[in-house]
Amino acid sequence: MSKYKWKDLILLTSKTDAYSSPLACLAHIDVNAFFAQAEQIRCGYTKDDPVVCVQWSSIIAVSYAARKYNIKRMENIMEALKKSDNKIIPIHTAVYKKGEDFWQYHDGYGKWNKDPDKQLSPEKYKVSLNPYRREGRKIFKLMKEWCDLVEIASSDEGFLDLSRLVLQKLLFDEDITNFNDDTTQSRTIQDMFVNGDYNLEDNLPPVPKYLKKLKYEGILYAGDEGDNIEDWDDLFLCLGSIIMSELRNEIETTLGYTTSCGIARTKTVCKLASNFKKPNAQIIIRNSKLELFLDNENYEITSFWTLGGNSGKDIVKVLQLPSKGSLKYIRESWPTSSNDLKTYIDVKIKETIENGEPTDIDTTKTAILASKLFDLCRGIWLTPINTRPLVKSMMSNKNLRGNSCNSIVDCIQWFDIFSSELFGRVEELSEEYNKIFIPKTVSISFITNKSKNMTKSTALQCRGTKIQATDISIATSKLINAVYSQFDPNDSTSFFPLKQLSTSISNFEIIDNKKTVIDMFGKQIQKSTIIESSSKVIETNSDGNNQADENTKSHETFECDICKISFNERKDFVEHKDFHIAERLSESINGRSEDSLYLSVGERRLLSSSKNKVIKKEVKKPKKIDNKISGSQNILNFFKK
DNA sequence: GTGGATGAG
DNA sequence: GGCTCATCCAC
Repeated sequence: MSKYKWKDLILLTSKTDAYSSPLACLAHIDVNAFFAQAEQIRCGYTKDDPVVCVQWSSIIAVSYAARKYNIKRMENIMEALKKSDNKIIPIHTAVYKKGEDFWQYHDGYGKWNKDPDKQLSPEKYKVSLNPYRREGRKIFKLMKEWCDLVEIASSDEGFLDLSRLVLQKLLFDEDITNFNDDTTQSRTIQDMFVNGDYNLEDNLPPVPKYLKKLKYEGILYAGDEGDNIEDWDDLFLCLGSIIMSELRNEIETTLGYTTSCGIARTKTVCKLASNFKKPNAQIIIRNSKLELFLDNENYEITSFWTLGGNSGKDIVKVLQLPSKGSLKYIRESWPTSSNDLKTYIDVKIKETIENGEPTDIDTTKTAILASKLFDLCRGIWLTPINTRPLVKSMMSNKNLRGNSCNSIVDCIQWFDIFSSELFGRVEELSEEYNKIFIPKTVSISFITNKSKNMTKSTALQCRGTKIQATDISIATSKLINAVYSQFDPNDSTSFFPLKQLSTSISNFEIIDNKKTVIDMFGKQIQKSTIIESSSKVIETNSDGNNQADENTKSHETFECDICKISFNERKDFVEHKDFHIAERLSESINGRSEDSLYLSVGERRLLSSSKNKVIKKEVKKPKKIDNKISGSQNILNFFKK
């Protein structure tokens, strides 16, 4: 007879509570050296090519092939190249260029490029992690197709609750049910479950012999020669390992990523386990081997999630835990319940405070802490798997160096980048949740030359039914201008150059379902959901305007979405953008004019004295490609006017 | 309401 | 050690 009961098994069917069943089967999956793998795949290298992902002059991710040269995260790329005899392959992250509002890869560019124009200085660029978020989403999409409960822990790690999957596999998978060659087993657990022929408090039948022959996929921690499936918890972990092996295999074959995975009853153990062997491995920790795993692999209380920092150190210090073997120590010192541990904690906190030493432990929550420590060191601390909470805020930030932000125009150029990044991420969210996200608040924060931290926020009014990049951009430009105008004009160095600048949006209004909104507002919304981000590289399509392109290969042009003018050369396009910046700057200082290009239809109507004028502006047609704004129309000239 | 601390990668 | 990002809470 099993030591588990039917209620433990039935609990697995609950998405919200399965984690608390002793039969739960969870997994943590982690993409190996994610950023490096993403670049390796994007650039068409193999897993054996020693790719590293670089940000400015630091290596931020090291592929496993590159680790053979003893390269570590955070190393300087120039030193690493030297150390590896130029064997490693550096690839810089995508970047936004100051003054542009789209990110791009500049492959081959970086600190190591001999051409000074191709070194990607932090003064002119901002790193974009966008490509990694996009890749991460693809991976999670696959996981979610398999598993009904996935917690996205970061852009490359997630927790999965496999409980329903393993139960389903046990009950309905023909590979498993047909595996039964044991005719002496008259009533299978499958029959009993389907017929509801059980009492919740009854113990489960023993695991039938044929199921005990199943093989785990991956590394079974402390696996025996013989009996590795003793009870139902083992069987479920075994089925979970088969599922994860298939899922990871699909991730690798369809997307190219190798992953590491930990399979166990609780999230904390899964997390430790996925880190156990890298790359490209999975490990299963049976409930009967939990303490062995925690002790033999020299984990400490500070190894657990959220206890890796000061709070963990604080606990070790106050409770006077040994620096080695803290888990075993706690387990053996308080073998039966957490009550005595709570009493001990209370005493120790009191002593510590009396000695005049500070502690951050909350004295009102020592019972919870005691129970958490008691369970953690046994590998049975239960935490639910939550789908990711809806975002509360989003920030785009830049640490500025030197004179890279020395004027309001500079600010606006960085703000354009922030806005476009945030806008893109709101769109991604929208896609991920199939909801509409409307930030109601926008705030800027910055550090002045005199190291003064400042923030200013305002309500974000968006024009139209959906947030646009220009909404954020204009609002932030106004904010910085408002603050700047209050500064002492006689002391120009107190403000510029700024040391840091960021935009953040928050206070999201979330509209549940796109369909509902379409119903509410009619077709207009549908249109607005496919409007593309402010201006970006477009492929010319062969419509009437571009007949010349029909014969040749379609080629890149740059279109300004504000006035619909296209450019063949990036240089001209950038110059044209400068013109808009100056124009917007002027507007934020002097107020908008009725013929401003940055107005919505409604605003224009409000400001306009004659309706005809409005219509005239509205129908302004895109001009032909060779109709460029003349090069003289740059910022300086604008101010001369 | 938020600056600063915190934790993670 | 650099840099990025979200959350939380004492002030």
